[in-house]
This record gives sequence, structure tokens and C-alpha cells, in this order.
Amino acid sequence: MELRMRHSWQLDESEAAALQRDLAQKVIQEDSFSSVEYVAGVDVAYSKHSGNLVAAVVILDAGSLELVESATVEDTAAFPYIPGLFSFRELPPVIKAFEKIKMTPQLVVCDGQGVAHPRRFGLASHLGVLLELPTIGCGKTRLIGEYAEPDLKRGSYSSLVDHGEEIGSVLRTQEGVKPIFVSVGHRISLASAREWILKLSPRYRLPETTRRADHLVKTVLGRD
DNA sequence: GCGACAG
DNA sequence: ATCTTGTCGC
Repeated sequence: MELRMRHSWQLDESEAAALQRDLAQKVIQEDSFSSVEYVAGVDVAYSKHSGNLVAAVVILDAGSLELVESATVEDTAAFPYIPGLFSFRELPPVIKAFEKIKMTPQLVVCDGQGVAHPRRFGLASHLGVLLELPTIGCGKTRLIGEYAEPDLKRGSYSSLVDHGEEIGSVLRTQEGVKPIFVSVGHRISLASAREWILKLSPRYRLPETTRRADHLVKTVLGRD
């Protein structure tokens, strides 16, 4: 599929933050899709020995969760890991992987935060704006925000709050297991984001999209 | 100044 | 993220 927007990735730390402030204004935190037939999952891993990043994109049938298409890309890491500027390190190979994908999903689930970010523009929001598709940010740990432990029951959630603003949900996807951090990426409401993550996580802590992409990435990693 | 800090 | 080591639970 094709990108709806491009910008340089050759930026320094200060320029990257400025770009985030600018593009954050494009983020829409409301549902802007009707039916979802295909859901995409994204994951990136770092290969210590090749020194490269490996990105994987999987497309799943939203009803059966069957894999229908996938693509991987190995690329050099051109930006360091800096909390808050995560997307500038991980998105370049992810974008290349999406360009190899033929079908267009109606929803993308990302590994990393959406608007639960200092400048309200985490990796999920960044990818959503570049693809102009609904995206959900799904993190295993917190970047910013305060929250109370949600109930132990699956489906329970609490608000993730930053300076009095609700920026995401801490969602229990599995009874008694550590909750995950769900936030709006782009073109979706927080309530819909929670519903989709729950639907995509019928038996594990993380959504199937993330698990499938993670599995694919590790398969590639094992081959070098 | 000190601690926190998606992956 | 990745790597290691030790502990706990099924």
C-alpha cells in the first residue's frame, strides 16, 4: 500500500520533537471507519549481532484472526532509542514493510503508545498520520501518565491521566495478569480502541496482531 | 539537580 | 529491545 504523507527522517532530536508537535495537530481521536475486514499488526526487533532492525507487518482477517498477508524488512537503525522519539528509530523499516503489502487494512495495531505521549504523538499516532489509517497504540509498559490498578477481571480498565487529561486506558486483557496500556493512535475513539484490543486478545495478554508480528520477526531474526 | 524513561 | 540467572507455578 501507499503512504499518504512523507517527511524526512534525517532529523536531529530537536527537529524530531518539532515535527511531532506539528503533526500532532492532525491526529483525530474519533472513530472514522465503518466496517473492519482486515486488521494489521506491527512489530520491530533489534538484532544485536547484525546491528539492524527487523520490522514485520501482518494482515489478519478481523473475524477469524487468520493470517492473510505479511511482509518483513531488515534495515539499519539510523536513529537512537530516545524515550519520546521512538518512532524515528522504528518507523522507517515499518513504512518499508507496509509498502510491500498489497492489501489495505481498515485498522492497524501498533507496539507502542499513541497519544499517551509527552507531545501526544507516539509511534501509533505517527504511523496513523503517515498511512492515514485508524491506528491503536498498545504498550506493554507505561511511558507517561498516572493511573490506578484496574480490577483483576478481564475487560476491567482505568484511566491513564497526564496533567488532568485522559490520554489512554490501562486495560486488563487477561484475568489477574499485568494490564496493557491502550491509547488512541489516529482516527479512532478510546472506547473503540479498548473494544478492539479486547476482541483481539481472546486468550493472551497481548493482541493476536502483536503476537503474530512478533513471531514473524523472531523467525527472521533466527535466520541471521 | 535528581529521577523517569514506549522498544 | 536483548541477555542472564534465579524462582515460582502448573
